[in-house]
Amino acid sequence: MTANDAPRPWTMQQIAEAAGVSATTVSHAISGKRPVGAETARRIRRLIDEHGYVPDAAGRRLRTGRSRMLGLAIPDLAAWFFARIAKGVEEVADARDHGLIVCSTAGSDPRREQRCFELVRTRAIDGLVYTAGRRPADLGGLRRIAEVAPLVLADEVIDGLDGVPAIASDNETGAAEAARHLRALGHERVVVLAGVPGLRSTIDRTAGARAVFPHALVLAGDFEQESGARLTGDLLESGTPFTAILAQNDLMAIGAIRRLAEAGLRVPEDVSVVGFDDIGLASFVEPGLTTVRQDVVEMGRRAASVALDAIEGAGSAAPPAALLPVELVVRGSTGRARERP
Amino acid sequence: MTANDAPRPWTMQQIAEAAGVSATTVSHAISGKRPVGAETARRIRRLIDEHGYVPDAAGRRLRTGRSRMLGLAIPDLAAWFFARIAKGVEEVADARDHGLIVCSTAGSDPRREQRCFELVRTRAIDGLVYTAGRRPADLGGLRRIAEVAPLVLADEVIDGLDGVPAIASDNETGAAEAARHLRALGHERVVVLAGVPGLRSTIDRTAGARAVFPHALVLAGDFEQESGARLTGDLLESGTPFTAILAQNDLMAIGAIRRLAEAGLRVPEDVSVVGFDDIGLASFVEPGLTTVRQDVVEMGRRAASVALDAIEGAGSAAPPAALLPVELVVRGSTGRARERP
DNA sequence: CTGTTAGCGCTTTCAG
DNA sequence: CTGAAAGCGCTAACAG
Repeated sequence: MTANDAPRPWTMQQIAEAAGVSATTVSHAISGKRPVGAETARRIRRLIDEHGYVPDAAGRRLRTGRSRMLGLAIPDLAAWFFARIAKGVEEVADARDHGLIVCSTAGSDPRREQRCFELVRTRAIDGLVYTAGRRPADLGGLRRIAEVAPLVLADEVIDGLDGVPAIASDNETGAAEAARHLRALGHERVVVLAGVPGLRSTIDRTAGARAVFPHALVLAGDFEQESGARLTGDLLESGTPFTAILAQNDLMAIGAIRRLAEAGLRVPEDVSVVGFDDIGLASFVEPGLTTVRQDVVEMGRRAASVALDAIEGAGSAAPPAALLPVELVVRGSTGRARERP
Repeated sequence: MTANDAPRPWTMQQIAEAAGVSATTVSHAISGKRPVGAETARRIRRLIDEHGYVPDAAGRRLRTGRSRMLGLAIPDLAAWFFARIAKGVEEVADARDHGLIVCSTAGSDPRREQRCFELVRTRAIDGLVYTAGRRPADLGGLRRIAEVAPLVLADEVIDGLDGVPAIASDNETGAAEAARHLRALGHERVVVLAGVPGLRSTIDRTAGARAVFPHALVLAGDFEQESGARLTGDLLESGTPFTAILAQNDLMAIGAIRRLAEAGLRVPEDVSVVGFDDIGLASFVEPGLTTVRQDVVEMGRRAASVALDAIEGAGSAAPPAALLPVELVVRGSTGRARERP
């Protein structure tokens, strides 16, 4: 199938001629925006079905100014977390009759971020759901986008973007709940394995932990399994006493558990470990990972919903960007603290 | 951010006026398709940068007939396997300066499939990468799409689509290799947990297994963990003797292992289990899952590559849709067969 | 209930 | 090296 042998699809004009009416009438027969004679409508309908005619998207967009496409900027389509956001966004976009254009901001190349922004400026998309994986490289660019088209942040709230709606989980409460769970088990010496520095999720989860353990040691990681392992290794070498680890996501928690096992420490008998997210893996590792579950797909859905509301002009009043509730899921990786750390 | 307060972006005409030239010249200054005076070009360039001007996608598409968008039809964005295909496709599309429009065919609703096809007919996309999750609901529709735009199948080969390139793993060889591995361990009574009936991957993996164990019992599943567990349960209840399970993907293998454990059977001492895919989970379960690894991201890359070649008209000679090699990864879930089954 | 006209923003002849 | 003009396919005013 080479590109040039493609027969051109029928145009609205051609349908109109075949039906013996003007393109205007065909247009209205399709949109229903003004009455069309029953018999005429029938004739048009028949021709449309027969040829599988669908109005050309570019022509439509040029005229109406709307592409009926929603954009999604996301760090990594293959990551458990981001893939679920994408799923939620796709679901709602489709339900509300919009297509989804996905743009990856993978890695640290700022040019990829620019490509996402370009989708707005070329008017390929009517709005953008933006999920940050690191601190946004180009805050000014993001701000300019928000002036031109509906922008919604998903998962990560970004400071300095006033009036930009953000959909996120209640990270602080979740982390605090996890911390209280540990305290109830008698833990005093808790170490926090934090996520990417500067991200609001990291900041909020740290705040939640600190609300319960004000003097907890906080080590900066990056939400990857490897960093959980590395930080735990450092911790063990340092000789710092601790009985529990509060990891800011499940991958880091799993990395920590692996490193602890290598050091001959048992979970939860010697050290309790808590994660965050409740990824599929969490219930598969041995022991099952106690974690804070967030509804990631729902986050995607909400974000898309807010974006589409704005696109459709419904949102004069900015929606109350409420935080999504999270839920502590207790499994086997947490237990009573040892008496003597 | 309501939709109506958006200031319209500059048009090429406006850039032209500001530069004191015609739109034609601006167009050529951007595309480089004909020489532009050095000084003029500089002036234009400056204005473009200053305003962050990017040519409107719909205007361009209407004129050139190309949207510079690639479509991807996929069953579930959040599934490990499909998410990786999406990642590969996105990577290549981006590298070759195309956007990616994702369209989910989730569930069995045939209308969603139609929406994917519509992307072609509205000319929103220049080509489509299609990944089937079940037997395609509308083969005729797919065939018609192939006549109109470059179509490439990824992962699942579909019969009856002559001349449509397909990128897939070498399922038969992989399954045969897994089977030989079991035979080398002394297994004779092997049960195959097959995937979705009718899919070529299922058929080919079954053929690979049968090449080594011609009389193996084959039970039809659906590639989901639950079906692996259910089929294994049935198997145990039936009293059929067996020493090894050849699951056609890792999720089913994991379901099987769980069910075996519930029945008090040890893996691999009592029963050996092999999967297919090498999903992340495979190395996390206990024992580690012996499986056939496929390079799913690469599959996505290749599919996108072939589609873009066709779009750009390079592909007069259809590419040799070679099968991607797979690799047996031996972990702890396989061992020597018990003497007396 | 229907048609005519104009023009969205761009690229591409064709003409200098 | 540059411009004028045409037109891609559609919809929305403005007539009837």
